[in-house]
Amino acid sequence: MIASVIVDVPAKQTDRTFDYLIPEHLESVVQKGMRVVVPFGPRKIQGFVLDVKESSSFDQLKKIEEAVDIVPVLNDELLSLSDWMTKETMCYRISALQVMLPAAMKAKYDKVFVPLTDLNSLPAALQSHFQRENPLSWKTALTNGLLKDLQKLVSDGRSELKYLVKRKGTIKKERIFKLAQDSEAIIAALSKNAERQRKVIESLHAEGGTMTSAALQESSGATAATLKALVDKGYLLEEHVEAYRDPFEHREFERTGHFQLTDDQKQAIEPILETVNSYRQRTFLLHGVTGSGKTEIYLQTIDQVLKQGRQAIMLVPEISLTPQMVQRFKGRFGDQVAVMHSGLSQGEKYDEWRKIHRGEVNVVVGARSAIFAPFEKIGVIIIDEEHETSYKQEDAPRYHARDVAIERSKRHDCPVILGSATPSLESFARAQKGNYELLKLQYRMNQQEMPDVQVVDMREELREGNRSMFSRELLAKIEERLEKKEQVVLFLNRRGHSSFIMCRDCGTVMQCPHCEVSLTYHRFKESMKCHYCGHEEHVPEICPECTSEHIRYFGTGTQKVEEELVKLLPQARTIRMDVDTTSRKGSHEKLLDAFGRGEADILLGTQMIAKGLDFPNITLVGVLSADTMLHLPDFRASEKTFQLLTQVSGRAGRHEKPGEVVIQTYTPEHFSIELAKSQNFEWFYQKEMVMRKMAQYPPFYYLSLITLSHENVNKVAAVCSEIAGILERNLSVQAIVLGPVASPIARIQNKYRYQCIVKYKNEPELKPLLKKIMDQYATPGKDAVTIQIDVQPYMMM
DNA sequence: AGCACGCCGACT
DNA sequence: GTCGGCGTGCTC
Repeated sequence: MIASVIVDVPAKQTDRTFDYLIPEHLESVVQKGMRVVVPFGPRKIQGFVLDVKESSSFDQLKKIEEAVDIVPVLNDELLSLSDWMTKETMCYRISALQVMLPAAMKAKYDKVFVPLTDLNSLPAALQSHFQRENPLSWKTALTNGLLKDLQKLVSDGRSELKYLVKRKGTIKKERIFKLAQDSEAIIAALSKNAERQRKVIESLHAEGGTMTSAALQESSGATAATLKALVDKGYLLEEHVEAYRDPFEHREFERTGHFQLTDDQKQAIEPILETVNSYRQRTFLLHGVTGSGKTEIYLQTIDQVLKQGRQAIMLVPEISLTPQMVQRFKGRFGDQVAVMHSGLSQGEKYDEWRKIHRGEVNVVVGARSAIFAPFEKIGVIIIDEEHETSYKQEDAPRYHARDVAIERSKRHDCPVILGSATPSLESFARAQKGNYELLKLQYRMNQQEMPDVQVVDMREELREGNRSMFSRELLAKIEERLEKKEQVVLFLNRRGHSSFIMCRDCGTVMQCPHCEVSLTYHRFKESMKCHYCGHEEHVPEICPECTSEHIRYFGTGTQKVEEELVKLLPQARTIRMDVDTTSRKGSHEKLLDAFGRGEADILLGTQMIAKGLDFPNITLVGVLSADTMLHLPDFRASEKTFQLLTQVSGRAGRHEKPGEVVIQTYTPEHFSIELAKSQNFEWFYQKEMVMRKMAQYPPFYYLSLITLSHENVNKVAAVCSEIAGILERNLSVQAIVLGPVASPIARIQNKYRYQCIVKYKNEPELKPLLKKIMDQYATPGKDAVTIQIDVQPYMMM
């Protein structure tokens, strides 16, 4: 039998299957969807079996080296989905396959030198190295300058270069102990003063005869030595079993039941349940204001799906995968839920994946990549906060989880629910056209009022001499809450201008020497860092341009706001949440918990606090500068601003106490700020659609972005205009080609970047044309420009 | 992506 | 005459 294998080499020339003989001892093992190790040229690499067949048109087949899996890791549906994704996003097949599995399952490679002769016959230098490390890794050989000598050994047959495929995903093993005999018999046999040992036996007996090593030691107070003594005497049996790393160990989830749905909710859930019950594909857009109870609709839909013996995928944006959200799902569905998000370690993610793969759970709650959960019978796919841009993967394969969800739902005959208080224009337009079915939740639960939103014009503040980043109004309201012992959330949108460093005399902004971006200030090291290439240097004492000593940090980082808060309101207890304070695992949760317990009055943070946060005592939300993202070079700037302001405002007054929101801005007249104030999505939608139509942007036009990069500016520019020419000539007159222009970030890691944007409505020839362009320009060569194509881009930097 | 093969310049 | 630079092409 012969296997068609996609090898682990993301390159144009290897983007096809290679055939391998299945050796006899693996005939009954190897199936499609499994990973195998195959010889490829002189090395050994991992690959995915796409097909098993009788014959091959190639007649010098090599044999599969070994099988990595004993059951397929990708089922037929996921294999065909990877094919779809390869075509849709124009990525390599291997990238599409790889992205479906947790990172821990990606192979690692190593090369080692194995001596084939007596070590004593080797030169002294090599001898000593081999004595320290045998086999000797390529890496140590390289760092110690031994490569030349070793390669000589290889060529005269005294050593061999071996290629290894290593697995990262380790399965956690746990030691368990069992009673080997009846507990009373053992106790009788123990010597009278073996107090510890007797306790061990009693503990085990009380727990039914089997316990993990950790639990046994804890309950009996025994040490590993005691246990070993008992094993040696034959009273205990020691075994190793597979175990899961449990990220929620030691946490109790209170089980909760259904809530009674409001009339509004009942009306919305009915068509969804009808679709679930009739096993049909349909996409719903659930548009519900913040606090209208979308989650309860998700939960009851999932419940119905589980009753049918099917499974559910629920996607939430990375940043809102909060403990509160997990709590709600674990509370309702208990250990039927797997959770997948970036806060987990590689091993933990692997364990969660295995639970799904083995069918031990029926619900997965996770970020973008959870859309590839290896379920067999999906009954519903839910995408919460549908408008979030984190559902689009920014590197290859550049897929959008929403598109993948719809594609999977077609293969499973099940509904997709897209939920949001502020749907993306694309989705809402599709709902208007009838491609999606629009469901509305117009009322907040418990008849809460929408929070009262005030917009403060910061220009006015400045004119009246207030140079602080807090308007007098906001400050007064914060003080009021402090008095009443209520809580405040302050939101700072730092994107756009993070804290850059500038000379106040000549205006020079410190820039990365390799990238066309300004460096950001990191206080703990007194250093400046580049976001894009990682370049780091000390903050200069004097300006490199004019030697002035007046160097200042600009932009309002959360740290700066915190410092000002301390000055203005020394009595307030503040928790700051940003990348600096939440980078450690679990710290996000700890900070939120602390705030929930009322250990602080003010929660100050960036993006990450915009969502999910739901504490009863929050009665004031302040947005310090609403317009920082409004001026980004992005046609979605207004949409993002509106969404963000609406989301943030929704954090206030979700419970009995009424909420208030203060939005500070320098452009109060901008419609996305005005309409966020009244939380009027539909008006915003109408207005923004007019703008998009005029500017010929989505949802009226589709976009494709082609980005080229190379060290030589002239060369990128030339190739880019060549490509623009090809596009112009081959597309219909309705298509619009923008560019070539320099990318908004014109240089990254010393490579200049140019781009072209194609706007189009119906261009069946575009995909094949882009594919051709890819093939032509992705041809490797010393001086080749790098080409990148993003179909339906979200980031155009 | 690696890696081998092969063709030209700078040395023993 | 050989060593080694990197451009070219192949990997079942």
